[in-house]
Amino acid sequence: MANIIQPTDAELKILTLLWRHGAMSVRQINEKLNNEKEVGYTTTLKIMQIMLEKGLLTRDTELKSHIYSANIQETNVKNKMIKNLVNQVFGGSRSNLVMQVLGNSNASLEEINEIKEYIKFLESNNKTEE
Amino acid sequence: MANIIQPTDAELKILTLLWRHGAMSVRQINEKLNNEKEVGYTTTLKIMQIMLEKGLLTRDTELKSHIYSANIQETNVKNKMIKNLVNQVFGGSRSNLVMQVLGNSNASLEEINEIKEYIKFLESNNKTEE
DNA sequence: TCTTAATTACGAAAACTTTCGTACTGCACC
DNA sequence: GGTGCAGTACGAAAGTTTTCGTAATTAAGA
Repeated sequence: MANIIQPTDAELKILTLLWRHGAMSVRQINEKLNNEKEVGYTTTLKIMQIMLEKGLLTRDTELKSHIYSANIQETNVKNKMIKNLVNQVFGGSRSNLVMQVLGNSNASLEEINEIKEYIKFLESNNKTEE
Repeated sequence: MANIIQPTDAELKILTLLWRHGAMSVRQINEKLNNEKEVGYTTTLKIMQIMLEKGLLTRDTELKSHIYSANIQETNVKNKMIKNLVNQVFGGSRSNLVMQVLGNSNASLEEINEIKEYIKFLESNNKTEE
């Protein structure tokens, strides 16, 4: 299994857009980024070129305007980030993280119910697999 | 409520040691850091001086060797980090984060049970409060 | 008091990320 | 073919964090 690189903040924003909306040109990415905060076009271009070098993106250079795609799985990156957080401040315990999340900032009933449902689902799956 | 600063990686490691073991000198912190990865003594000192400036630490200068303490609550920092992660990659949904945590890397039965217990506890508390 | 050892203070280099200016390229249109 | 426009390539500046060298300070012991 390839070692997942932890993307930088700027990289993560770009990856998120590509995961959500699919392949895009630098221009398109830049426009979406600018909805949140103004960023120069060449800044976005540069970051994406670096990401290409690192293997985080691939691109199609058929057209004049190159089309970039994420080359790293959303799930893998998220898991890596969770793992880092858990190791950094929850002593490696995932349930500690979960309890901290649920414990404060008044988790809503809806959220709790959603999680309960999900646990039920997990449990029914486990039974059949083991 | 004061705005919690997101500590840098190096700062977080130091805070974690202080939370876990209580007040310590730079020398002691540095030794513990070196269990993981070699870091120069003055590097640790410098980081801790910066943290003092930022208000992340306090110190007692009675003795020649100053004794530092965390000046920021563990819970607050953790919550801030969770909030950042949720906003960055889980579209602001805490339950998405939780489900991702539970969903992979084979959450153990123990972990799941622990979380179920905790949810029960939360629910019994909510009922009395609302 | 002098020397030594441990510590603190501080500036600056190194490393990493983000930002942007400028030059270059290719293409469409006149 | 020349001009303008949109895009890419690339180096370097700016910003941030981490690292460390060196000087100043303090305390203890000879």
